[in-house]
Amino acid sequence: MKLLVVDGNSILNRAFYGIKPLTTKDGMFTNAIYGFLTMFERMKADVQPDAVAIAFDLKAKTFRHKAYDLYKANRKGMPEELHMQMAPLKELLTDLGYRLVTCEGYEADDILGTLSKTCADTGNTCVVATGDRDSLQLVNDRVSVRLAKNLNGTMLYTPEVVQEEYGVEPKKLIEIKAIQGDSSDNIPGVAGIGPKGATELIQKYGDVKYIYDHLDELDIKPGMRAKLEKSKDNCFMSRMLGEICLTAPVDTNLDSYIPTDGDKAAAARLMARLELFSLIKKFGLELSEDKVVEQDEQRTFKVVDTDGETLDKILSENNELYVQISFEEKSTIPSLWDSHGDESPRNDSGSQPVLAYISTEEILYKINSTEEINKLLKSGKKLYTDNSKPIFAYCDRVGIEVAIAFDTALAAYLLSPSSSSYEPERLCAEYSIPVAVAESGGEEGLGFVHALPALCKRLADDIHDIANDQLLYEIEIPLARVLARMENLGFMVDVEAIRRYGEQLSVEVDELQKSIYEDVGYEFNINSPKQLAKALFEDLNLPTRKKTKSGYSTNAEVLESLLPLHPVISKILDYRTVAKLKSTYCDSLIDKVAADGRIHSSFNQTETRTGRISSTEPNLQNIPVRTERGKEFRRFFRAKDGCVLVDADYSQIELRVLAHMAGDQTMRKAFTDNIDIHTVTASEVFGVPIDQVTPLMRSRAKAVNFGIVYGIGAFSLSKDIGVTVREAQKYIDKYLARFSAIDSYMNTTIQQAKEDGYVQTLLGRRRYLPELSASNFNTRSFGERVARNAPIQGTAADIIKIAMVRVDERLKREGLEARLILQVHDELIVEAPAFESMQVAMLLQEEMENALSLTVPLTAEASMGETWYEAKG
DNA sequence: ACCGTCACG
DNA sequence: ACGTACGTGACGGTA
Repeated sequence: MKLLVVDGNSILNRAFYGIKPLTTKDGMFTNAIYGFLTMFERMKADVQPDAVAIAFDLKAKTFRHKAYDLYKANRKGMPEELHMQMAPLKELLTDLGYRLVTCEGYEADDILGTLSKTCADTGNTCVVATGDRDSLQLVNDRVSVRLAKNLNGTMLYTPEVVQEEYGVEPKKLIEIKAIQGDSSDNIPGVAGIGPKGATELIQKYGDVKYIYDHLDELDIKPGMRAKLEKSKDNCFMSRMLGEICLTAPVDTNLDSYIPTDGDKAAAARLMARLELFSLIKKFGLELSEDKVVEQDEQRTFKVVDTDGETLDKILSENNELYVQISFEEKSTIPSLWDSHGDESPRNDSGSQPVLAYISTEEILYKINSTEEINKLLKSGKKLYTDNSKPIFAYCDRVGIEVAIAFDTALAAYLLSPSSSSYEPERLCAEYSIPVAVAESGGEEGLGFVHALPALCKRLADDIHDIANDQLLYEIEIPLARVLARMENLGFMVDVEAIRRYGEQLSVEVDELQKSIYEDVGYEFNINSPKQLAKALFEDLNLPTRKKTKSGYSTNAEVLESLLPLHPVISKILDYRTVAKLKSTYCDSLIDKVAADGRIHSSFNQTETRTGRISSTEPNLQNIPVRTERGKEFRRFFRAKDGCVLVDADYSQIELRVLAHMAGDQTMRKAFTDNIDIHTVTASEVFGVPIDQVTPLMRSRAKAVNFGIVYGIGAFSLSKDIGVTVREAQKYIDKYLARFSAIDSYMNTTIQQAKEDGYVQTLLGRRRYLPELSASNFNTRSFGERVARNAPIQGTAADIIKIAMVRVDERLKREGLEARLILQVHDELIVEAPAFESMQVAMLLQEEMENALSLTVPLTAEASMGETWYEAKG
């Protein structure tokens, strides 16, 4: 029989300190639980044990030695964020069918020792899972140790491995530690002798007792002998403290550790309450619909196929309907441009609705026909749904004016923008919505659809409680419609021109590649950071600059510093640029062109933690612009015949938002007077009049302004502008002195965030920051930077969203054909018939500038052209 | 699935 | 003493 013994406290500690903070919406920390179970599951898979024991310490006990308590007392106590995770973890492990072992007066270590010894004595084998090297002393022919390094890596220690690494057999590690000591455990050892000396002594003489018994006879240098003599008592005490007890009074009947069935449903329920949904999958559990919330009686509902008559009746009796609609997975019309014969990207012809449900108290109505679904959508009834964008998209395509009153995903996103999913399954579990089961059974997942009314009610209440009504009903839900229309419309591209450009780049890549091979002396994969690092730092002997987790960094910053040292460097930099342009912006973009000759990106509204939208498949928000060669791509994005692109972008929206929120007079005046903000900043920071600001001063001030928005640090600023850290710090200090309102605003914001647990935008959009209460310095610092940045970035996001909704409405109201086709965070692009272009440019600028009234003016500039290249400023 | 890299605001 | 600016998405390589 093979027993896996887990050092619960040690693994929990590893998990807690190794994983960034993770909390539920109401602030319960869960990172250690998540990490523990992830590591545990992996170890179990590796070890394949027949039985499992999980050992935990009991609190503050005395044993072994009177001095022991004193030593332990010096250790730092468990932080509250970790402590609060103990009980639920233990409950989970028990529910999963594992046996926990604790022992009055003994530590987890001793339980590991005792159980491993029992295994060895009875001819069984044992694997000890721990994060603590102390347990290595337990290793023998029948006992191995799996040392946890990180989330998914362990190192297996057998007697051979221990011998190899420490130069002694496992048992002797106790002797080494007795001399060497262990400051983290408050084990003194022999003062002045470290790991090297201790190992040498033990290799030579075997153990501590022998050394002291023969101290005078042994061939030991006088200095070391003196140290040994002086610390004799400490050494023997350390010997005792360091030896793991093998006789703790725990149940040594190995059969009793064979896992039981436990209560898997309870485990899944608890995981759901902890919002650890990925674990449910990882452990092969299911959130069965009837057990998401404990109930006294099983509630059920009927599923009824609906004919036209029933639907009419439902429509006539209800003004509000709770609906879920599914659409065809993909359109199967092949793209004109697709040479591989694959299916075309979605959106080109649009998917059809195939199935809809309407949820009422006792009945879930099922609608199978497109005609009936159309009738539902056209009814003008207020629809409450789980995902409005596809509905808006379909209705836009077929010309139905649909009324969406609620979207659970958008509501849940506002309540908790850091979640990874907003599926009804998750939300029901998270918000403790009771879920009934279909009477007929076998209809998986319908319980969550049936629960829509309760879920909507709960989310609406929560949204109201945090005063996010305006955000949800006036911004996000209307925006979903705008985004759906943008997706439907797409952006026209000149696919042949992209292809030609791609061929050009291809030639360039080949030439550079050849030349690099010649310089390096052999062929290798330049795209592989690993192989490139070998070529540069081993074979060409260039100096290394920075390390990454897996080797030496070869990023652009490093390469630029190596430029003067070797001619191949500039070729590699060029290669990188060109290869990137080709793979990301030629090949994949061509792939995404639909049959209508346009690219239909998807705009995700629940992805970012700040409130911005994101764009995928392809991402149209990162089309190159900063270099001329990259900017060329914007020539391929064009308006259709007879149309132009009208492009408008905000000027310095984030700094304007900051000036408003902080109420800084100097900065506000700069914007009111319409003076270049970076010049004003330079003038303040460098203490010179506006007209004496040099370009260098302005560019440095610009970097400082960026830094302020991001949560500045002197180190990064210095790197960015190439001055010493000291100099950079001087700029920051001067900035905060001259713009003192910004200084105090930032401090207040962080203070408030620590009290509330979240920051918010001008419109009340929240971001929760569990990082702020982390004990880890880096994590906490990150939380503080986010606290500075999120309200600014988020408010800017709110503003442009308002503008988008209004622009869309106004285009319609004024009967224009022009349509919004793209948003790039501070920029909007409209495709407009040429004759409408002036009117559209005016309207666009007006709506953007008036989206929100601040104490500083918002300015937007519009320009136009046939291509994106020409239309952008 | 994760990392390193690099494109954008 | 720490490690080093916010927010994204996509690619190619590696495990």
